[in-house]
Amino acid sequence: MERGSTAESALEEEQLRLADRVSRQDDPSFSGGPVAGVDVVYAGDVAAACAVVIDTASFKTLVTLEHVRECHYPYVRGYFFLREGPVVMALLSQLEAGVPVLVNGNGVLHPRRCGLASHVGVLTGRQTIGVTKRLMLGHVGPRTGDWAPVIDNDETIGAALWPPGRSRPLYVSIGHRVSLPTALSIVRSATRSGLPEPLRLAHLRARDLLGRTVRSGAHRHP
DNA sequence: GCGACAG
DNA sequence: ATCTTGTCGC
Repeated sequence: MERGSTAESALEEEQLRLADRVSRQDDPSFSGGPVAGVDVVYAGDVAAACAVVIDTASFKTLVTLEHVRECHYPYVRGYFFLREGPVVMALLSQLEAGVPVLVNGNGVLHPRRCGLASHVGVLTGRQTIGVTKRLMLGHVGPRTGDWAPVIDNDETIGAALWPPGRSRPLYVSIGHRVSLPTALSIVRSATRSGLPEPLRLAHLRARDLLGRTVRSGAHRHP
């Protein structure tokens, strides 16, 4: 996509429309239980994705879902949905309803308040939370305990969260149908050390899936 | 022009 | 994200 192209502005308008539909309130409230995470890894044009659901009481894996497809969009900052959206949507269509989903990417912590997590949240109607390792936008406000607000233009668009066993913070934001305080407690409840367990496991499983797929040649077109 | 700010 | 060996630290 070229900067200033009509395709880009059309997508920006779409993002603004979707941002209007994002719910930043708890619906329903979180009281423990299962939490899902999705991650995608690539080898050229092949995208391998995995979703893992864990029980936050026992940290045991309840469900693992896999999906492989080709991806022809490059990663463009601010338009992550174009690259990773379709494969994430395919995974979520197989996932049971009612489970909050952690997404590797931002929610409303985005120039148009519509990062990948919010985008797929609105399109699927699911509760989603954005989690990243690097800050895309805004500045980190004063820290209280294990977290600090991320602020852009006087608006709190997310939070920096320092989980146990990790020196650098994670950046958590509302995806859809969740408040920021609840998003933080969901991430905390799914994290033992470092990354949230559903995302860590989804990454491992996706890497494994990609290896199996490339070795078998199953992704090639006859 | 330079630097940076998801994966 | 991905390309890549050994290495420092909790």
